[in-house]
Amino acid sequence: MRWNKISDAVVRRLPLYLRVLDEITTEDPHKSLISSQELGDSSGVSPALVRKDLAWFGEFGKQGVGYEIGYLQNELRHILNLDRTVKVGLVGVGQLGHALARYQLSRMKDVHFRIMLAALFDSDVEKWGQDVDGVVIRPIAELPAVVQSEQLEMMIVTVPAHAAQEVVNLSVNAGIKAILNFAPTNLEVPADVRLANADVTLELQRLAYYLGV
Amino acid sequence: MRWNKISDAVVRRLPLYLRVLDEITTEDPHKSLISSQELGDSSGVSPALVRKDLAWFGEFGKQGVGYEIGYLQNELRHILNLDRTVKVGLVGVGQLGHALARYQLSRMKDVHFRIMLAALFDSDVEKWGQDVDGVVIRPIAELPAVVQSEQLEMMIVTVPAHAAQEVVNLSVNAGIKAILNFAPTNLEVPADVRLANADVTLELQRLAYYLGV
DNA sequence: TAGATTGTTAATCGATTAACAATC
DNA sequence: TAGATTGTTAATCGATTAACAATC
Repeated sequence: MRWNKISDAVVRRLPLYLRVLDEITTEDPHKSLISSQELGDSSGVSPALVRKDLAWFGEFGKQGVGYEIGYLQNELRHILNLDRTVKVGLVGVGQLGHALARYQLSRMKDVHFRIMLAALFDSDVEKWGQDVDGVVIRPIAELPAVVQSEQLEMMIVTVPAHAAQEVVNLSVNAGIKAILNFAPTNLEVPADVRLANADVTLELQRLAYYLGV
Repeated sequence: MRWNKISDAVVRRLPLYLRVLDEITTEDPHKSLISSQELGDSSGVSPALVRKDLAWFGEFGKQGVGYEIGYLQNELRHILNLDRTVKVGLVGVGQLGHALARYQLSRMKDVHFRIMLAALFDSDVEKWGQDVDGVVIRPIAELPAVVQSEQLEMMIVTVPAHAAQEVVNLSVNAGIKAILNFAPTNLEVPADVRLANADVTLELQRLAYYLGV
């Protein structure tokens, strides 16, 4: 890590800021400055927190003026490693995995989106060799070799719950350092691997709490 | 809300606990007791926090003994409103929406899963009347009427970013109190409506932060 | 009874907000 | 210069952990 001990809460907001800046450069290319107030309003964060978040990484603004949009954009992309192509794999090309794969691949038309889905894996013999928008589906046994040869850095896991830990172990041993998990199960990873859970069922269940009786 | 001021952080962990209990009753039906230690280990939460979370809602355990699994399961289901059927709609039956719809519908075979996808909406004339595993796709214009007639309580939003706020407004005006949003945009909702964001792109971007240079 | 484990209080830790001097 | 807005420190708020009396 290039900056020490930045909290997860801070990192989670950076892509939000970047998205707002990207929207502005598209919709209003003439606009060159933005205040923490405006950036906060557009991303749902308080102005004070916007300034504090950005200040962890440097002095990007000018007092009395605000932040230069293009400059801040570049800085945020650099901080998030999005100023280079990041290659990601996906394991489990079922209903959900297939849709996520196509969704990711469709987003790559976007100039700003530098996360590239470069490999698909599945355990089903029938699927091996099949093609999803130009990316071929391979056996899970090939995962370690492909992580190396394709230089994959992240893995999306959309296998059934009972298979997820095994797939994660395989990925971690192959050198993967960031995993996005959609399987409805609690996974163990070493401390140096980042795991993000995106279990839709869990989200719906917690939302149900807020419904009336 | 039936309990006052329970924090979001607490609510977020309850479905985790419930999932662990459901797994245990399936895999080892003879087991009848569980300690906060064990429940914590299985859900990735410290034992002290497990006890504190549960204590907000009542005294569910016995000192020196632990928690009775079946009883705790029932209590958690009740707290989460999962002891009744909760009906949910989905707007935007594109690639991702279609997959999520089928995924949700497939999960309803599960006895414990009481969240029922009961309506689909799309703006595309071509899709109206089409059927996804038994649920028909309707025009978005019909959303308010269907929310009433079908008693929908939650809405899953999988429309493009530029259409999301409008769909959310329509849903909120129709009485929806909980929204799961997959569109990559910041949405405004009234204070009494719960909004959960599940933007895959944002998750991948924040994970990219943790990759080396 | 002795051992185990809860429910709860106090201590700690961390994140957000408020406030303002610096300065463009 | 006067007004605006940053970067930063101090104050506040909230969540987690530690510790232990209560008690099964």
